[in-house]
Amino acid sequence: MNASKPLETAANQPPPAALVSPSFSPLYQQIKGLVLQSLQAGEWKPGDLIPSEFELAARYKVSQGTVRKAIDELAKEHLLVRRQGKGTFVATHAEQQVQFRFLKLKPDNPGLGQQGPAQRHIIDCTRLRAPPEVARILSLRTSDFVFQVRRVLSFDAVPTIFEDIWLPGSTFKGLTADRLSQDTRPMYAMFESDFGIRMVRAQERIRAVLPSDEVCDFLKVNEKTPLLRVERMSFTYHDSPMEWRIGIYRTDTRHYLNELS
Amino acid sequence: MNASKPLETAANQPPPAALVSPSFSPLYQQIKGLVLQSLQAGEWKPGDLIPSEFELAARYKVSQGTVRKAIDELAKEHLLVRRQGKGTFVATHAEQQVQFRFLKLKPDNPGLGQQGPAQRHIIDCTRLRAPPEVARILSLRTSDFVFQVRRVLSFDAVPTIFEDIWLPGSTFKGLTADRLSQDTRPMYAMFESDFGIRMVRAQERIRAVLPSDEVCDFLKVNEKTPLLRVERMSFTYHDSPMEWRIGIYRTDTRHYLNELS
DNA sequence: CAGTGGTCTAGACCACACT
DNA sequence: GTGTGGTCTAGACCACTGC
Repeated sequence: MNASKPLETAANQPPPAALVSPSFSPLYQQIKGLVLQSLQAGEWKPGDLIPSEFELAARYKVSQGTVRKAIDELAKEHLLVRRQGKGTFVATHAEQQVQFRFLKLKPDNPGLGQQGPAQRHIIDCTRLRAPPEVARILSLRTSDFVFQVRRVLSFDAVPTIFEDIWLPGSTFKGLTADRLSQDTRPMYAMFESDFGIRMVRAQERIRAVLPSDEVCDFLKVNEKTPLLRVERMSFTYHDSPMEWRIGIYRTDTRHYLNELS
Repeated sequence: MNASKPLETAANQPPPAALVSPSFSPLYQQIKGLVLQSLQAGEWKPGDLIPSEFELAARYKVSQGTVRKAIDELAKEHLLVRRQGKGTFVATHAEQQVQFRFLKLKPDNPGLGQQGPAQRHIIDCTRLRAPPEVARILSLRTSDFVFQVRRVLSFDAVPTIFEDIWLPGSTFKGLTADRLSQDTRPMYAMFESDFGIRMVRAQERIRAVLPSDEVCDFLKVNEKTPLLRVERMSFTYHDSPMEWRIGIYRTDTRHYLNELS
């Protein structure tokens, strides 16, 4: 069986006509797409148990092995989490295990100051029309509203990270400084439960900079202290840009750790 | 069949006795280990075609699917490269495609200054006894010799990266500044062909720093220019540390790019 | 055309978690 | 024990490469 087989799904989706010869899409990729659709549509929410491999195989009229390969890929992309004996779950940023998946700043000496939860201080949360640069980056119009959140993260009471975060106003309706301050969970965990937005992938561009006066103040450093400027684009399902974030990191007792393979 | 089945290999390796119950190693992991051994032993060298999946299945007395899964993992770790219709090859740093796999500094504007081959200038290449820190990091004794290579990389004639590289003397016997200068290939490609060392994995720790006088001179920047300090540990097969490298990067027209997933 | 990797299936059995 | 994911097998067929 190949791509020319009409995939009779629960939703009875006709296959794209152009799949026959020039572009060829393996069955498991098509299954992967369907599972992704269900994830995006919220049929299964972060933390949920999804149907077993055999159930999905029956639903999509393919063998269990094919479903397995689709789920394998989604698990490697951290969209799903497999647990032997229990089932397969929708990944979430709320788990202790993956709490800081996107935060690569690690203590130089892991023995002492723990990677424990940082203290968070929200500076402000403003709703405004998207500045041109923000609009371009988030694929919005300049007439659209956005939220700008600024905050400081401290480790062991040392202010270490200043962040300037931009979010689309339409999907984060109702976001306020109060809500951000009072919620004790990681920010991305709140995004999942309160706004149905799950950050799936991100890209960081890093440079060395000197601090602005404002940053000097927030991080308690002088204007000659070199700092890391980490610009992060975060994406949700289907590579939709959902967040733009500028982080300014102190690196005197911590460093940005990256694994190359 | 499980881990208790003695794996009768070409080399007739007895299985570790402790594999029976407490630790359980799937067959394909054992196959992966055997293939890795062959890679490390140099039975197949970088660029070589390795035996087909069916041949390996016959050699190791397992099914093709099991070999396939082992090779799948090695391919995902970039140790092997699969080419449909041709076969599976030992990965190499000499290919155009993966030339700069470990260099994450990208131009801000990819349209103009190409990611083309950087101009390289070797400052010096010295053989000396390992300083304590270097010895510790490379798992050597302070009585062991090491090579220290210093060089500058320029893009479009702009000096951009200063590197201070430390290598174990015993495995890089005969390394000289001349050889490094005259070889036009990437450094890691030369390591493969001339010293049989393939860098497989690396880890980078990044901070922001101000330049030393020496670096000011090499990179033509003033002492107030913030720079990226990228400390890289490179490993060969079986996670043996093989290189310690301090890179100082200018980030005024380029940035360090990192994908998070 | 033959040979290689890539996909898909069906069925068996193992390891793990829960009840 | 039952149900889940995890491993392994054997065989079929497809897609790509090069002779």
